[in-house]
Amino acid sequence: MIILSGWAARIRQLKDGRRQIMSFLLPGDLIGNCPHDMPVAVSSVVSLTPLHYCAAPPTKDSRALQQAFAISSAIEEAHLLNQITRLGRLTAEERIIDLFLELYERLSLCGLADHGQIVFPLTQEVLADATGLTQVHVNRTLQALRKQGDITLNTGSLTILDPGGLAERMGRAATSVTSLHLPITLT
Amino acid sequence: MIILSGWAARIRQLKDGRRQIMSFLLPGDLIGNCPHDMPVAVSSVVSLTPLHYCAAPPTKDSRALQQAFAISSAIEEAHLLNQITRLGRLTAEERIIDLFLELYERLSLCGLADHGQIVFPLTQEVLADATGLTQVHVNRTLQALRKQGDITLNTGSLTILDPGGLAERMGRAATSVTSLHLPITLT
DNA sequence: CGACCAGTTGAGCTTGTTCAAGGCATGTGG
DNA sequence: CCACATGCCTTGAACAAGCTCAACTGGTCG
Repeated sequence: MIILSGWAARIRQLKDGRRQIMSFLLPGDLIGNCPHDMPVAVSSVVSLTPLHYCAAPPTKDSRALQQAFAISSAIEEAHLLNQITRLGRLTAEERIIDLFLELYERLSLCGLADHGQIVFPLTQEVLADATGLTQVHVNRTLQALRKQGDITLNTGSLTILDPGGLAERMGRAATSVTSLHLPITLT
Repeated sequence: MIILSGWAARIRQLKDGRRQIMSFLLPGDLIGNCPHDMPVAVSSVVSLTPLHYCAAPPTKDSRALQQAFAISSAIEEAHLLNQITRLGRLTAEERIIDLFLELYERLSLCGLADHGQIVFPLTQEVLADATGLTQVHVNRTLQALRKQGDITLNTGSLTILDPGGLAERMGRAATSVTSLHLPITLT
């Protein structure tokens, strides 16, 4: 499957109700790409907005397509690694900025960003599940970011006022990865 | 490459010196498995003990081997997802227990565990980099676990006193994944 | 012996949590 | 049109988990 529009998330839910979002799935992302015969459900996918998707082309047809899938899953793994360092070693403020920058960069690659601005359908609770924080603390951290003039965020729209400067300030490492262009064109 | 003996870790280092361990590499694990043409360094690998490894057999030879590699990287991804929920939603004590259980289960599959006991070459500092805690807090948490009678840990050897019970107590989810046997035999 | 490395301990502090309440917008049924 | 529910955001105050800094212990190895 390939997502044409809308946002989804890979999520895991603990028995006592705690939830953790592994990664976000944005337009252009592949979902359920499973190159072996023993599928095991290790996380579930939930949609965060109305979603449009279609079946991905069969992989065996062309070598180029296989490459594309392989690269796609490498990028996905890079996102997981980013998420791990976010959760393990960044402060609340850094986690949120870093996540925002990642989402912004990913959407930019699909032409879905405009001067630091993107559509942003996430609630603070979802943000909390992604960053390993509580909803209350996400709220307070967002307020701080607004006060510092780093972002503008109101219903449905996020603006990162100086993406380059922020990325610089954070010493954001993995930017290079996102410059890999997927040779897949959305229809 | 495939690891024959010894431990290694996938690690990322931030500019200001903070470090985060993504995952541990144990005997039987593949390393640098990269099925596409555009390798990008997104984490580095460091050895934690003296290491023995050899070249993995070329993948194109057999369909079964391709399967094996695919399954191996699926398991690796499952480990990353485990790490994400550990860092995002578990407390210090839970993070350490959960990690210990994962290591124990993985070593068990290679026949490297014995009645809840495994060799354990990690320093508390490495443990801190893996769990997103400080070395000092890891120390205190380990003491608590010892006091509660959950583990025995002294130089080079970890014993989990009741692995089943602990796993139960933690509502450990992803156990099923580790029951996938890699059809690779170590030489 | 001295240096070094890993582990241990204490005291004070910061970050983020918990619990609980209230605000504001939207939608819905009477 | 009003009453009421619901979802999301906001706020406050008390609290706890984990951090920082700094010092000390004990083992190992040259």
